[in-house]
Amino acid sequence: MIKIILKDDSKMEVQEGITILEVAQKISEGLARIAMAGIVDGEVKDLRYVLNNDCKLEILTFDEEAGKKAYWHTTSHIMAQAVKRLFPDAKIAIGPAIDEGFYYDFDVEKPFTDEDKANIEEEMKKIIKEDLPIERFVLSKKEALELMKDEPYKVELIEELPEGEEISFYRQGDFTDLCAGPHIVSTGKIKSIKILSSSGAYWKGSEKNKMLQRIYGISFPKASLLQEHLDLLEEARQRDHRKIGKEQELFMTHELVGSGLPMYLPNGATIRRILERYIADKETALDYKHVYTPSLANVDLYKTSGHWDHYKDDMFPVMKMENEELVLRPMNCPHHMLIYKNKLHSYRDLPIRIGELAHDFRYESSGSVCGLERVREMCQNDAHIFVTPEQIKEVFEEVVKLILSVYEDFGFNNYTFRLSLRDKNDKEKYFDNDEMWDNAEAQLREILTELGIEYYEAEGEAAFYGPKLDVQIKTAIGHDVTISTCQLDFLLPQRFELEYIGEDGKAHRPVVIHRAILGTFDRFLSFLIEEYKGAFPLWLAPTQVKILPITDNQHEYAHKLKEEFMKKGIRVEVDDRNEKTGYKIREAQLSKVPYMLIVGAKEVEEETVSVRSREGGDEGSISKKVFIDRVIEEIENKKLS
RNA sequence: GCUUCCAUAGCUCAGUAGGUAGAGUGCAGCCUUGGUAAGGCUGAGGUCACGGGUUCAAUUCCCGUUGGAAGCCCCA
Repeated sequence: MIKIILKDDSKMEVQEGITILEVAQKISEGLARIAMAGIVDGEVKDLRYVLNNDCKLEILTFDEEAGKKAYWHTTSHIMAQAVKRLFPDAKIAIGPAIDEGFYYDFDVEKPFTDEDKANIEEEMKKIIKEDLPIERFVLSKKEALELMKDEPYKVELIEELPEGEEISFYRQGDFTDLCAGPHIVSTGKIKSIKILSSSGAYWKGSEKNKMLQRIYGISFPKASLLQEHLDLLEEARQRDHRKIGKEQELFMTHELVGSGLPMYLPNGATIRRILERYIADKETALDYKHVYTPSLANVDLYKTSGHWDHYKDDMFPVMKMENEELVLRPMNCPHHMLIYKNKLHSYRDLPIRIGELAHDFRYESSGSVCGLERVREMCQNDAHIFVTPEQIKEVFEEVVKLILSVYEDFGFNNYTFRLSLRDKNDKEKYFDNDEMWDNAEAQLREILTELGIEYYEAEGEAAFYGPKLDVQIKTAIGHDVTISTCQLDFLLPQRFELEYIGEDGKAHRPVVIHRAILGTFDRFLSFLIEEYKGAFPLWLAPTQVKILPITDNQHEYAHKLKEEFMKKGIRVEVDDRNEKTGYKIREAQLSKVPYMLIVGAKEVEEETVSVRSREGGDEGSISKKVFIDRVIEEIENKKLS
């Protein structure tokens, strides 16, 4: 027998195994704030979670977003309840469900220790065992303020709510929380919980506010699901680019060089060079013209561009020289504006595509630098495209297609398009000209719709000069970061008084499209490492072929092969150490070399190689020519493994 | 930058309740010449991140600096 709690807090009972339609009927009659159900073969097996506040029928499983959120949100209340029991002086702030789990923020005297967290987890388990029913009730604003008078953060939240509306609360035993819901029926429905971590977090996400203590946790209806989740987290840690970067000698850092300043080792540098050539060639084929511009610039350049006002906190401090002030550039847009301005352009010349692999410097806060993902000196795959207003659409489309074709070459699937818009209320951060912004944003939406690209919108993520289309990915450790970006800019052409001569013989102002396909080579490599888990496809692998002679007698042959391969542009190494073949194979396999060539007396005799591939294992002996042709063909086609 | 935590051999980590340290792996030498995921022996390697303080004595306790981790803030 399963109880369903109705909106008036009465309960109805249904038999396990009734059909969805029957449940729907009962619910619609009773206007329940229902329900989450386990459904097997069309029959309701377990109505586990009360969900909906506004009387709509929804039958969900834990796999569905809303069900998870309700489950985790309820667990966050249990955590708050546990904290209040153990730390009666703690003030509670907010405790939402997030993409993976939940957190709750507390204002406490001292940050939580590991021991505290263990105790909280134990107390949570007790609360679950108590199987407290969760009840919803509503109050007027006045009553709500009275009820929460000892919780200053709740008072602040209640005061922000509109006058005259009912304010909902949820109560479970000795704990009541201001909450819009939804929640599940009782604490006993939570099965497996785990406190994951804790850290400081600013109240309302503003560094101007007090730092509270946030505890993250997660819960599942089955212990095996929790274990699966923890295994996934562990798997993600295994492909962290910082870990693989060290193991495969891709890059290193040194405290004498400084934080956020990685050094590329030969293996990482090889991959980076391939990426540079790859994208530059692709751009050249689209009529991009590449330039070199200096990393140091007079600070007046950025005052002219407007960057100085919006960006100076993120720049390294000014270097005062004899009678000029120099800065390390945080971006190279202004340089490209000046290159455009170097001569007079006709509308016939447009679009003009100026590209550069440009080193830029940003003073990232010490807490946010991360391997190759966030660095203080980066190399951008940057370009600025100067277009007439009429060309915006076609050029934007060209850029989006380039992005998609590049992603196809790399075999990427897990990315999303984000339309990054300004925060209309933030006149500080964004260039203040509503008409320009509205126009640019409308144009971008139109283009995206026309291209049939799925995207989501994010306010407050634009550049100071205009809206952008960003490609977002999730890193191994869950950071949401931008890889590619394409931005529409009406401001810099104005700042630099850019012009072209139109068909009418008069001067017109071009529009600038900023774009970075690989974003920065640094972040892109960090993404590649995690995407491939260190097993780079052949065309990117630092060592493509490793030759493993079985005994000393094959060293000469092995080295001759190496030379031959090198002449063909294949990246090859010989492992001529005094070790057994099995040992060498194991090591080469663990270092993710795409091809191993085992050569013994037989191969020397027959001028063949015994091929072992990373994915396929032992493939037997073939002539060296056949192997070389195959490798070259796979490199040229950028074969993905 | 903020909150918390961390720093021991090239790497991954033990350890010292305050008396200057160990394993595995890697590296070097020797034996072994072995056919598709770890052969054996021997050896070298550490100012226990750096700078102060407390102490008879600090790698260990305290403070600071640098670097690192998680999250917050911020961003390619």
